[in-house]
Amino acid sequence: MNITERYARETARDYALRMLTRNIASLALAPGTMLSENELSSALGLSRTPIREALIELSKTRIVEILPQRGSRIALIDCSMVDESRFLRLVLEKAIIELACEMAPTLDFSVLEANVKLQRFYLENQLPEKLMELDNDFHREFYRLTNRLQTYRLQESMSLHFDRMRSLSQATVKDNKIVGDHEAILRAVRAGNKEEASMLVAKHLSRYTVDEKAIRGQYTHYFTTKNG
Amino acid sequence: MNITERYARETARDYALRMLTRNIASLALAPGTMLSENELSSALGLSRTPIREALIELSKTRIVEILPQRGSRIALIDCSMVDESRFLRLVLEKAIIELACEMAPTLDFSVLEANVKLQRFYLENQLPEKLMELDNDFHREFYRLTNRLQTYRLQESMSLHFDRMRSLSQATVKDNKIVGDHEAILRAVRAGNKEEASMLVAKHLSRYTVDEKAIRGQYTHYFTTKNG
DNA sequence: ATTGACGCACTTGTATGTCAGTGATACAAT
DNA sequence: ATTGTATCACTGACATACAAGTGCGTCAAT
Repeated sequence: MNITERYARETARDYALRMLTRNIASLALAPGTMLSENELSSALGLSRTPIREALIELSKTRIVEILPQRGSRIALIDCSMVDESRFLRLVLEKAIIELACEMAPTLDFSVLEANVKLQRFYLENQLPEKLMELDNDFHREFYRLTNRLQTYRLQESMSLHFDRMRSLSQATVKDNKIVGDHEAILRAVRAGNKEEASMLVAKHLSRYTVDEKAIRGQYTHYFTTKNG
Repeated sequence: MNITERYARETARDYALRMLTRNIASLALAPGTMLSENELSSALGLSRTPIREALIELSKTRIVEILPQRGSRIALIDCSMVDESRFLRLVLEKAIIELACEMAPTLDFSVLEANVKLQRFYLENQLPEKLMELDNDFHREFYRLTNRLQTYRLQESMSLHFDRMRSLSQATVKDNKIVGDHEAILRAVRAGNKEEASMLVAKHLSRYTVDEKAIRGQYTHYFTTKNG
């Protein structure tokens, strides 16, 4: 498990959650790994209380399983959960984009304009980690503009399921297409063109698709056997 | 605050959550009410730990505000949150129904068939609380059939915001129309008629609309002043 | 070799203790 | 009257202590 420093004024719970989330997404905590509140406590230098609260939160989205009196573990990858997180993202993102189209005349797109300009810059200057951050910011900004940040958080809470698949696939998305997508989406929304924007979002998100079958064949032990 | 018995084998945390949720929805815990882990502990006969965990969960959806070192309180009604919970439900329910239409040939509708029959029965025999339960079951069943139960839980977690508005409006929905809606929706889904089903769902959910302006005027002190 | 009782080491669930931050209040200084 | 300040009661954040359930290994009985 990969542990970094706690931020200033970060609560113990947030810190625990941040560490767990990162390590689950990167697979440093592999699917199926047994955890224990005690182990994690000493590993992170906290007491059981904030660890426990973080685990409870992660168990809400079924990325962690808490087995009473037996232990906790990183859930095996459940393809139906991966599907569901992708479904949730696609459905919500389309709805938000369409809403943004309707509200376009009243919205301030300056943050988004600046964002895509920076994306273009970091694309040309090859800073993929910065680019990924801007990618996330870009999408979240639409939720913010349409006053649907809570919806964003719910969607985000399920994203770990898909993130793990991405980590396994070592997918190197064609970043140049990503930035182009973003620019096109922003243009369509500004123009209030619902159908176009919605279609572009669907196309954009489809770029993140991974070859589930292949991955599943290669990492059988990371997957649940129940359902597909 | 209205307190009932703890179920057998119900964990302290689930019990606390159940009591809090019910009392928030019914407004027995009015918007703006200050809580404290200590008070709730003695009121429910539990220690602070499970209370705290329940409050943390409720704070995730912003129905409870935890103010560090100051106290917790039932959030005032925030119209933007009410909007968002309604938005979330409409968007997701439409997507689920459309998905169900696509999957219709492979689905087993027997549970839904039995459900609507019972609804008709309880409608004629005037048992509104039974009817409400069946109403919830009806909608959840579509999530279950399409393998999207996690999505249902996320949507449900936001529903308290809208539930409080309904409690304030003392809305007596025309139950006969509700049951008719359900029957029509089920028919459309079985026929795989996406557009029809989607439209019916939208119409159905619109029946639960409340007169926000009027309620807000009558219960000013229950509402936040920030944004509308 | 098989089976079943039992203890032990470990887990999470719950209870309680400790601490630092907050804001209301009383009161002194002006 | 106003303002600065010290105090104090209370809070949630976090740490620790205790309880109770689980399952595995041991080992005796057969």
